[in-house]
Amino acid sequence: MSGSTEHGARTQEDFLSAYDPRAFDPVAVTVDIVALTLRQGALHVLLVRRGAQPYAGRWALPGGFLRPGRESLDQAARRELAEETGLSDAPGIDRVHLEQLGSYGAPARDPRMHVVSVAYLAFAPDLPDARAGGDAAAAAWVPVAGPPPDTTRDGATDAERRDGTHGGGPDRRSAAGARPPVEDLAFDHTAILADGLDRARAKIEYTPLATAFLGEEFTVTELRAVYETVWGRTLHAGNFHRKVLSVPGFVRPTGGTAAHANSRGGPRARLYRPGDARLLHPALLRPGREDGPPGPDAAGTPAR
Amino acid sequence: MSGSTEHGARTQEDFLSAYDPRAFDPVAVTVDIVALTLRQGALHVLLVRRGAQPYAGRWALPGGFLRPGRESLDQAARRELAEETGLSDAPGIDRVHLEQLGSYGAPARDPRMHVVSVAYLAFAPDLPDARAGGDAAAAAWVPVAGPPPDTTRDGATDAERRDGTHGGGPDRRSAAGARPPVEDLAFDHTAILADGLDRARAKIEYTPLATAFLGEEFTVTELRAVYETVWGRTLHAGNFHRKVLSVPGFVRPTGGTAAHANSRGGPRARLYRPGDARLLHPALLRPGREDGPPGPDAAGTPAR
DNA sequence: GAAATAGTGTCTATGAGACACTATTGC
DNA sequence: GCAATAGTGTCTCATAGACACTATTTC
Repeated sequence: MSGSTEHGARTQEDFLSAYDPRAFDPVAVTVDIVALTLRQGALHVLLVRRGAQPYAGRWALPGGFLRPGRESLDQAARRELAEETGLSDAPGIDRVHLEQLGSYGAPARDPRMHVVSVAYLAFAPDLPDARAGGDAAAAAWVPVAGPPPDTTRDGATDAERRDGTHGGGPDRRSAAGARPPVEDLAFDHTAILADGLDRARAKIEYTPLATAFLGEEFTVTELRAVYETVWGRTLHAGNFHRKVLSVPGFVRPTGGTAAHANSRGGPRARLYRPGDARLLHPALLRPGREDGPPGPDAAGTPAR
Repeated sequence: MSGSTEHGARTQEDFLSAYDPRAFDPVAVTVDIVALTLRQGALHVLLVRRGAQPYAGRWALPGGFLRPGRESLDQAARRELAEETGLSDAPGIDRVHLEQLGSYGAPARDPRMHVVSVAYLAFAPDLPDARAGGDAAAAAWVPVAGPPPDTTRDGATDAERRDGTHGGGPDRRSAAGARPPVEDLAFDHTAILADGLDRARAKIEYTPLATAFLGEEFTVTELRAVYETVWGRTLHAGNFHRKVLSVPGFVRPTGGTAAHANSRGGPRARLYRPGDARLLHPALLRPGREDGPPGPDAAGTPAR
């Protein structure tokens, strides 16, 4: 496996003292983060504009090199998320859910050398605007185009414009040009983002992670909005309400009610906090494409 | 895409020619494989006995270093699986399902240096005995202790003994000593194995991957045995049968029937092949721990 | 007061699981 | 023939979804 004797005479200590890590072909490890949040009713991803080569000037997922010997992958991910976006002490940053998404290691995915990237997925509550930090020339929450098919999303374009006028920070000039290129990111980040979105859509089905997009207290209607936005489809309000309350440990009533009712009227909604369940049972099934007749078309249904 | 200047003075080409990958702290990347199969009705994992330091003499998951610049992670995983176990041209090796499991990167998980391991999970049909190759001193399919609780598994011990007498290969001496230490592997491989088992148990719920443990043609009873073994619980034969046939695209009848009936009698079972579905809908739900009363104990139920 | 919403009740279709039963094979 | 199994029918219960309805708030 490495360079050394077989069963040999040498002890592990001897072996280690003679071991030279630089004798092998170099490889680097980075962490990249797909951080998702909800702003103005639209799903946004955190992007940075690269200030350094390669891909200088292009948008990319926030991330950076693992510091070998000094941190674990999880630690690197959390560090990079905070560091490169200036969100270290943003309120709510500690409530961000971070999980590993997968690793990407095609030899030519980075022109510098073989770089293996360990991607992470983050679910964030609505955080402040991002500030560029580290090597980033800019950082911004960028709206993600609506999920696959369905709903003709005029709202997306709208939200994009609003986002452009949002940050007074260094990301102004970057957002001024065209609409943020979520589909033309540096490296293979477009593919990583797509994988992250798939994971997020699946994950809120059977875990309570949708609450990670909300504040500490929320109404069932707000929770429903999370599902509708991430899945890109409207859900039946009444059935959703009953379903959420029937899943043990999903949410826990605070006893209070929202300060104001919906701006268009109606009673004031009750408030809830995340419950202590880690898995939803039964799950909140995503409204599927109708199971068509069990014809031979069953093959082309990988999405659910 | 690559060499456009943007703002910087240097082009991407200039940058790359001056780039020195060895200027940074070294890190290595390995792939490790949790390869599962069914033998004599028990779940087995492929292990190798390390011939080199560190952890020489200890059992470990098969795997090895990524060859930087020369292969992707997936390619490395498939190469190592074949290489280190001498199964390159075993019949059925091409039907092995390989998927990424996750990455492990604690700084001290390898005493040599910081090594990030990308773990893979493999579902294999019953393959021949493994042959040691590469740096491995031995390679063997080793029974995995039964899943968490439930069924007092005397069968496991039994299967272990049989496994010891099985291979005429170089793994003889290794299996001779004590029972294979699936719970005391090198590095953090015990934890990786546990994660792999969890993933496998979950994955056969909503994908047809249970068929990857079987031959090209199989009976519903054989398929049920896969589920019973991986989940460690018995399933109702009649309901399972109807369920499997009712899920579109799960299995496809060949028209034939098994050559012989069960050794204890009964009609000869019909034969099936894997269908073309990639996801089972509806899923085969794992018989859960009964949802207890929705008390505060809902927290301690991460297993489902 | 009009309109929209929060939350609940009810009905139906579907699937999971328990149980029962027939037909077929090995011994 | 006996025993065990493959496969099917039937019943019950839980859940998803459609629809209806009341109460509450904004404008």
